[in-house]
Amino acid sequence: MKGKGDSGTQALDRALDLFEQVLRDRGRTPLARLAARLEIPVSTAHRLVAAFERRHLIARGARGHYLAGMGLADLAPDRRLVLIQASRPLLRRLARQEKRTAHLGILEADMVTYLVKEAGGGTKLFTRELMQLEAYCTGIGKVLLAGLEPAARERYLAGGPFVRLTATTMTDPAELRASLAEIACAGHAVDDAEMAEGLHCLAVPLHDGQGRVTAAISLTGEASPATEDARRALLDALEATAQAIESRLYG
Amino acid sequence: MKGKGDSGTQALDRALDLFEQVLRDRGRTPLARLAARLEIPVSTAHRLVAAFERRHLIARGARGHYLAGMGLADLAPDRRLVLIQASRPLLRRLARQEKRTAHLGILEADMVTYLVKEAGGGTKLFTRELMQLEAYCTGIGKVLLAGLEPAARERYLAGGPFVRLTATTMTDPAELRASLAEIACAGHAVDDAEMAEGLHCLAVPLHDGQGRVTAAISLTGEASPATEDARRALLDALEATAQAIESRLYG
DNA sequence: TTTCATTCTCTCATAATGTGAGCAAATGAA
DNA sequence: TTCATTTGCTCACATTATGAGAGAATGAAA
Repeated sequence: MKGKGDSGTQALDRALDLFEQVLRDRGRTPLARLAARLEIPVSTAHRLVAAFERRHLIARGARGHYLAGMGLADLAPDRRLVLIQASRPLLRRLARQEKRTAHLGILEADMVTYLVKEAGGGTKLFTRELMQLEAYCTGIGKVLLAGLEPAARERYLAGGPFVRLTATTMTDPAELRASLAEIACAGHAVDDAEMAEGLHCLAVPLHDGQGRVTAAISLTGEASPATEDARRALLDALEATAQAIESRLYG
Repeated sequence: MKGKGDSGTQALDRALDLFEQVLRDRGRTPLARLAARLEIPVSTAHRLVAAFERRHLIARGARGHYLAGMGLADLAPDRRLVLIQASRPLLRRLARQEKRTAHLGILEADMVTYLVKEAGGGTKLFTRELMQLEAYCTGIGKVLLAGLEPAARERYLAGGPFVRLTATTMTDPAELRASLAEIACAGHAVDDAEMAEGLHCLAVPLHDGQGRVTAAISLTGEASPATEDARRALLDALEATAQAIESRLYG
């Protein structure tokens, strides 16, 4: 009848519809009105709310008003953990396929934290999971910086100094600012031995439901791709994986 | 058959059982095992998980592993708001019944924040909702301090100075420490014009599911109860209300 | 106090719904 | 490759949710 993706869970779907309504409303609208909005009879709405209330997923406010229950706090997701577990299988596949090392990193206190490392080829890389590196000289770091709010980005740029690590490391804030703008526009970053000699890296951002950059993934190898076509193929695979992870996490 | 408190929501209950299992497990156990633990056939478990996954309440990790979805973050409860809305109707009733002013407060940065004020009698009190007061000289404040971990309590006591506001204000840390110990033991605090002349106040704590003190409620009037029996009745009513609020929020 | 409008709980006959075995395809590790 | 698991799907069946209705409870306003 509905032709939607649901099948055999109409009751659960209706219950969760109401659940989400109640939580989002934050106790402003009486249950009867919320139920009407979803075309759920009051009688049924009460039965459903009671079921959630038993588990402390919903709490009672003033007469007719309900809100999020404290039980939800216990179930709240650890964003880092979810990010790690949801992305790892996809990064592993990508790394093996491209015979390079895949990373996922997030920005924490102006540093990049590597949450996932999946080695695909023989490359021996010094990175470890949970290791922190400077942001300005890594592909993932630059993508994350490029995704910051302008104010936060400027604060970072003012926070220097940016120590030279290789011949290609960017140490001038102005140069870095221009580079970040370009990265934000292009949607990906290149790290050509800026962090360590002989390391080439390609990185793209991960967005949350509202389009904010929350993490980034990268592919690292000992040499740049031989041809422009090879580079393009690498980027495509990386972006496809980014898409896949985003879709696992959000819509 | 089961004789439990559920009625007409067996499908929903089973689905939420699985939901909670998945979330608590944090991706350690494959779905098949979790399902087995709840005596849910794999076939059914997949159908249910898919329903939650559609709403991003559950996300996919490695093959067979599922975890909390990012959608939960949006629905996370604002603890202050829940506390306010769940307690207000009960405090209002209490205030009217006892013809005194009822407050609910929490400890924030060593100060008491009054989240709820319900005036029952004619008493004109200077307090406002969201107003912050010193903790050492109010009933609610003393109950909250008494409920702190010993280390945190000592830190507070070392943080003085404790300014004298009335003739009965406690200004000596040692005296205050002894008083708090007594309060923790008795389960309630008395404020006899320690904050302002002519204000008598009785306060009791609110506990979360693990028994930690998270908030406190009080009844304030312009005079002490005339008799010991009256004082006892007041305390009983206050404790009954505390119980009722706790049961709304937790188990 | 006495309205009065809602909310809330319960029951019950009905049919709409979830159920779960079983099969086949997909997946990932060895 | 092989093998064990996971995953998605279908379908016949009866367990299950459903929602109207009535009465009790509640809280605000007069």
